[in-house]
Amino acid sequence: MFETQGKILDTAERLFGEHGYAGTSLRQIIAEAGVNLAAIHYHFGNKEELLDRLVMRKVSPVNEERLVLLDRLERDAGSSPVPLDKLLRAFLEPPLLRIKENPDLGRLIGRLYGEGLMPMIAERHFQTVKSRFTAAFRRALPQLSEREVALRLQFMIGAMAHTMLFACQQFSIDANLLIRELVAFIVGGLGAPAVLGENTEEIR
Amino acid sequence: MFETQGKILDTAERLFGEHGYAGTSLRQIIAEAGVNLAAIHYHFGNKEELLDRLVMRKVSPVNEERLVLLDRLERDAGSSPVPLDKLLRAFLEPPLLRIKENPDLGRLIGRLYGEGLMPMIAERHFQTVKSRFTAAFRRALPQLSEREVALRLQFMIGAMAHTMLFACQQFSIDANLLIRELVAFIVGGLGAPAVLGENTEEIR
DNA sequence: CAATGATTCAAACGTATGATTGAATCACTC
DNA sequence: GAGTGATTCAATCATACGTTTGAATCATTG
Repeated sequence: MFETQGKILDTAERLFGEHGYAGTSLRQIIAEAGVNLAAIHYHFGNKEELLDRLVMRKVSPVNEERLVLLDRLERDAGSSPVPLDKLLRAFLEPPLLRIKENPDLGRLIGRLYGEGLMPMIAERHFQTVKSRFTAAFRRALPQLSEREVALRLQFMIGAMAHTMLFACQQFSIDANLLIRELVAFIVGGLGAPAVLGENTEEIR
Repeated sequence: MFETQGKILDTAERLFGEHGYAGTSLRQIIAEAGVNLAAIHYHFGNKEELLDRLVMRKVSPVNEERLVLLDRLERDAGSSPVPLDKLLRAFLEPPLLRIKENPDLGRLIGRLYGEGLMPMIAERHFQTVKSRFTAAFRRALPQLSEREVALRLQFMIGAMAHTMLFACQQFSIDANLLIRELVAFIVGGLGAPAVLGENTEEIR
């Protein structure tokens, strides 16, 4: 019943990941999916909505799992902040463990960041994850100013996105080891001593 | 004399940065540059060579400066490894300080990573920078295995590329502060304790 | 000023793009 | 098994793409 939709979504996910959103034509998708061109517009409306459905289908479960893990961590931690490394695992494991079995997803997410489409998507679907984790990271990093936390979280996103795009294909490494390595790197980075003084934040 | 070439290069640099390589058409470029469509093919041959000339023009000086700085650091260090933070500044400052005055360049480089075009370009033009800095990083991080250094350098590239794409526009922050912050983050990340044992490198 | 080579121009090339149409086919209910 | 709504199909839409062409224009030299 959903076979056509599924074939389109699977193929588009792979091709968007391989060649980017702008670099993939609907005709490439229908050719490899073995469906008719009109099927895309019948089921999804247009190319942009196809991307949106694609992301929703794969990223929503990731974010839901992140929030479940965060809930549990915050419950266990009580009134004290959640430890940084646990916070990071809750954020990184849901996507990275999936990529182990589905590298297409990683390439897709990495590409979306690279094509600048992620902020648009994140604003639509990631609001809760973003605010909850930002708050948790701020609590876990009390020595850093709000701006400094925000900056370093951007660095973290960059390392993560780039890893999703390249690292899995370049390195023949187990996903669990990759996660441990990435967590170690980011814990080291986020936990580095503060650089910006409170008053240098708004220097320009 | 080179006015047309220059206008094309400047406009293409900006548009490639804003919408990506695949997302930018030659007609957009000539419209905003105010030149004729054929001028692109007359001066550059085709779209791909235009990109190549673009990158060469802006990234070559960056890499030359990186190598000069590395030469100086290695000379000063004598037989001991160059300290990690100095190494990082030599790698990060040449591009990031330029971006302060030319944000287009940052977006372009960030996009090229995101579109997966950077490996192709790097293979053509970055060979020396890559091997020299990789060797220097390995000396500066003797506690890490070769594979672990390579992995963490990928994380570093990700943080840097993502910063070039987004951070400069999202944060109204001075470039020098941004560099200090990014260096602190990456020093912390690269210098984190080893995670992979020597024998777990080839686990699969 | 004539001539020559470099550059620019409008126009068109063939192909590809995202989107739309209406008929054909399918799955299912009454 | 006729009727009905959901789905698929081939065909086509208008537009945009990268590229090519040959004439027009410019700048420079003899």
